[in-house]
Amino acid sequence: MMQESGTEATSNGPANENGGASVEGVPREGRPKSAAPSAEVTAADFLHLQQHQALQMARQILLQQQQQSQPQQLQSQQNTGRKSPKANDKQQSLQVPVSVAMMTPQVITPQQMQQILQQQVLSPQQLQVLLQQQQALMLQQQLQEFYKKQQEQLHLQLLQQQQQQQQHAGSKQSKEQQVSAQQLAFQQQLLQVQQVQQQHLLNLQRQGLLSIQPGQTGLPLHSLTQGMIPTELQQLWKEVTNAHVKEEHNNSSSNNGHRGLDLSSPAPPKNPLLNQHASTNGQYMSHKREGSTLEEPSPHSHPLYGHGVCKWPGCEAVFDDFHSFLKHLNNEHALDDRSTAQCRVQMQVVQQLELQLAKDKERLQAMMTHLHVKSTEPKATPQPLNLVSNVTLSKSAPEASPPLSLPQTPTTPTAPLTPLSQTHSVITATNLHSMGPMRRRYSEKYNMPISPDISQNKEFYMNTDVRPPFTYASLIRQAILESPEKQLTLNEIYNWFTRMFAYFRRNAATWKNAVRHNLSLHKCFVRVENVKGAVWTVDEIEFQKRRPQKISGSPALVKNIQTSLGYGPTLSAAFQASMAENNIPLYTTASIGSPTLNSLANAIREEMNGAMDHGNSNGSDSSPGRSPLPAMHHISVKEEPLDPEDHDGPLSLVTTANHSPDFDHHRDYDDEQGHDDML
DNA sequence: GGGTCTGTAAACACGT
DNA sequence: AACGTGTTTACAGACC
Repeated sequence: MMQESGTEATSNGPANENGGASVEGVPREGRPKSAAPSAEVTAADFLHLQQHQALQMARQILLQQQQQSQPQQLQSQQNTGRKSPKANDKQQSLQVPVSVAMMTPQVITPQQMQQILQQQVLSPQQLQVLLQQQQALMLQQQLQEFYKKQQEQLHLQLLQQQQQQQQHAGSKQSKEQQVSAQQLAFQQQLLQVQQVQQQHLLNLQRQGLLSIQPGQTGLPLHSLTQGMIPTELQQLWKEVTNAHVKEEHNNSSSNNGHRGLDLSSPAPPKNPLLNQHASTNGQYMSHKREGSTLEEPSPHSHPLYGHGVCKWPGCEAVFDDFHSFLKHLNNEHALDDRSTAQCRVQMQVVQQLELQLAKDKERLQAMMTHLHVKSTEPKATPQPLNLVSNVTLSKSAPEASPPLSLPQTPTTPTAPLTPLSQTHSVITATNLHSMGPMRRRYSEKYNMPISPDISQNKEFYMNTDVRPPFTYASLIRQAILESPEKQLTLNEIYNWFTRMFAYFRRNAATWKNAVRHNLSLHKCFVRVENVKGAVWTVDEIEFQKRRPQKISGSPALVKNIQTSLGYGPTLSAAFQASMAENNIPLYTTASIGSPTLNSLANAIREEMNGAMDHGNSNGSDSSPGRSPLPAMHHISVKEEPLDPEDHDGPLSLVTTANHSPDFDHHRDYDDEQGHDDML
């Protein structure tokens, strides 16, 4: 829900962004970003506004200074740090203009500047800022003039070309071709100019110390990344990075240099939170940046030197050797106002990129969240395919029912190669905060092995009050199989539930009753009398037997299952299928680790185990007797053509119990709060 | 619409 | 008597 609403809100993307920015504090109009669509208009407007504002600001400053007949006194107050209300007021009056000036820099006439200097109204820092702004502004003006000239030249060229074309009226075809070619070239030139222009304008605007947008970058990222699993983050990063690359390509190749940056604005702030973050971060970011940027130029790495060219923004000096470059760097790009200004510009660029990244991430997050919610729907949606894998929260593909599922010993957290369709659905269930009867959904369906899912989403289930998409039977089985001895007392099962799932930390009476009910109801759970009392074990065969029933009547299926249980040729077939599946990227349980390899290894292991355990498997179900262990230990391989579509599906491989390193329950039991907590 | 599976609730029995 | 454990029944929802 949250996500959805957020998504909708997103639609306002650009608008919101602007609004947010302005709200931030200082109204920075002229934000290139917001005005993205029409670059030229924007630029002009921006300049106009900026100049106007700056002028006013400067006047304000001067006025204030004049009004304050005792500037020196004021300054002394500032220096001494007195905090009388009066002093504060004065400071404020002073600060306001300064800050405004920073944001809306305007070229101050030499006379004005002199006035300011003479009156000594401003502190050294303030003066410095003003100076920097002045420099930046002058740079901006110069650039603008430069652009103007460029454009004029282009126009002249165009005119000349047209004239030439008219004069040399050759064959119509050649003429047309020429014209079109020239026009194309011209257009390209224009575009290029516009690009550069826009880019510079943007940079300059940023130089104006517009911190709002830039600031957005930082927090969003953090917020987004928070709570994410490394794998998830990696995935996210991957995707985002790709997106960025694409965008960057588009920008560079196409026209708008701004585009890339502007795109960010349209990015719908699916999460209001993000916007908030963005808006709040401005200052923080700027500070941070300053520090980091300055550190950039490290003598050894020399990111500023590549292919014999100085990569300093705006400098393309060529050098034969590194030494000359260093010289150049020290001489031409020393720590002066110009370099500082350029540095600032670069910082802004980086910030914009980061902002873009954050927005894309946010978008991705919102998408995933949204899909999660949607997946709630009983029926698996086709799209979720990969999502599941990618989705962080439920990284796992639940034990969806793969056509061929190896009745693995659940213990192992192997990544199951689950059929896409199923996978999503599982996730779905998980997501649902479904409080109600979540009913067996996918997971239980077919009693799939949940181990992989659980292990992969362990953290999620442990910390999120979400009902796991598994049946009680599946969970109980999982709990038992995870135990070192493949047997648990009722209380231990309880503990496992509470430990592994936040959801089962509530309503203990209800779910405990369900657990007991399931233990008694299902044949697959065998009660074994023990010295200490009684323990519960799992009869894997019985457990697997239940599937056929679910498979809506297809005797053939049952046959197959039984065959596979016999560890016949089917196994190898299944194994092959699994391998084939592994090649499918989507199935790779997501970018989590290297599931493919793992599953393959597990498959092999299982195969071997299956063959070896074969002998033991049969007896388990009927007579658990004293040693229930053997029964569950064996790994059975099953072929499950549940649905027509699934036939070709992948295998879900599960390795033998004991494999899952993640779960060391045995030890934990005692530590666990126990069911008592729940009560 | 019926059968099956699952979840939930509840009653009951038994042992500690 | 209270509690834990285990069994059983009943019902409802979901799925096939």
